[in-house]
Amino acid sequence: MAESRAYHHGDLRRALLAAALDAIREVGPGALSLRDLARRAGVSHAAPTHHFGDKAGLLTTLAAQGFDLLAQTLAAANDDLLEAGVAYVDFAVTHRAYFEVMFRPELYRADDPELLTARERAGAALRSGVAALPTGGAPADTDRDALAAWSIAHGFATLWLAGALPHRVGDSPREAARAVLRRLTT
Amino acid sequence: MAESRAYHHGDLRRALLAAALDAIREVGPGALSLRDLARRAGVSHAAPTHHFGDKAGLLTTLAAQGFDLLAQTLAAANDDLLEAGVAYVDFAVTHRAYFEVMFRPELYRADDPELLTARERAGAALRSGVAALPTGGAPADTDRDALAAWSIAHGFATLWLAGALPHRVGDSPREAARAVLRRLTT
DNA sequence: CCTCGAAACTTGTCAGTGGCAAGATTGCGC
DNA sequence: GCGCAATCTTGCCACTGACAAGTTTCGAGG
Repeated sequence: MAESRAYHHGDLRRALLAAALDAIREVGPGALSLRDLARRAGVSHAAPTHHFGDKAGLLTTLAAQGFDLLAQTLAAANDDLLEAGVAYVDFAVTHRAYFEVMFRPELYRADDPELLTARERAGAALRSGVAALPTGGAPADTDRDALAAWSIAHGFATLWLAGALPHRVGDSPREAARAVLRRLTT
Repeated sequence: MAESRAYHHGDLRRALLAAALDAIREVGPGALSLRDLARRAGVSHAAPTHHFGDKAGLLTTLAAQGFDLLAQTLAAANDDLLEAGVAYVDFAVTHRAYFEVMFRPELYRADDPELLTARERAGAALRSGVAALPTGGAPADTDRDALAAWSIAHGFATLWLAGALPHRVGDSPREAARAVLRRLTT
């Protein structure tokens, strides 16, 4: 794996981010420990500081990467609002670690420029899906419709991740989400 | 105020819960510190242990209280799904501290019996609102409709609390929520 | 009214954490 | 091959949650 040489790890920044994703999947973003990440990467406890400043710095990077990844995911479901919603939920489940960080702004620096642009990219991808919706003659309110679509997808994803949904929903987030999202798009 | 006598605070349990709600509003449930609560209540750092065992114990109590409060709130919007949704969002904003704990099961004991019954009470209140919906002749799928309604209300509330919504949504969660929720109920 | 057991609270301690400071090591531009 | 900056380490401090053991108070039963 080309790891573990003394001093100058070589790719510590990336290794720490990967370790962070693992750790977040295991214990959640709130219980993330920088020292644990350092141990996982085989470096001293203060090594992460040099690359990210502090914990919020590391999580800011993860959140920005997450928003970028989400933007790509949404763009792939080009202009099909239902599929975009399904993709949103699928993203939350598949990339749970990213998702859980992204919507916990108290854990990172929400005013970080890179993060803001990534966030805006994701928002634009969402709105473009809504704008393409057939309005059936009635005048559309894209802002409101986008907000409704975002809300229902985000709510479903959040409830799913929190384990708040009853068992009878099934174990396929994509299928369950599709059934629920259809209530909005038709 | 009947506070601050030596030993035998008299109402420490309640005082700690109140302090916890304050603290959560200030720093979030993740950053809650038992020792800080003890300081706020004017007792020693180990006093909370006696009443709640550990931090998860205290948060379990808060979560259960929160679900009870939510159940009452939803029941008050009797069988009007739109109003129930608005009430849900309003609850999240008004009782932010409760709401933020309730949907962070990793912070408390999700298998606590009292909590489970309170949670079920809230779920029943929600479904009753959905069951009362006029179906317009079509056969209803109450489970799916309830899930859709819950998702959109929960998603909007969560996004609002996370500060993820654009400014143009306005500053009244009730009005903004009503506009969005109408997209589902009509 | 008094006693004594249990409940309520305190003091002390330990391991773990984040963050800072100061030092050691290494690679890289010149 | 020299020096300097980037990278990483060691050491430290304050804070936290949890536990153990001791102290004070309450209140039930005599």
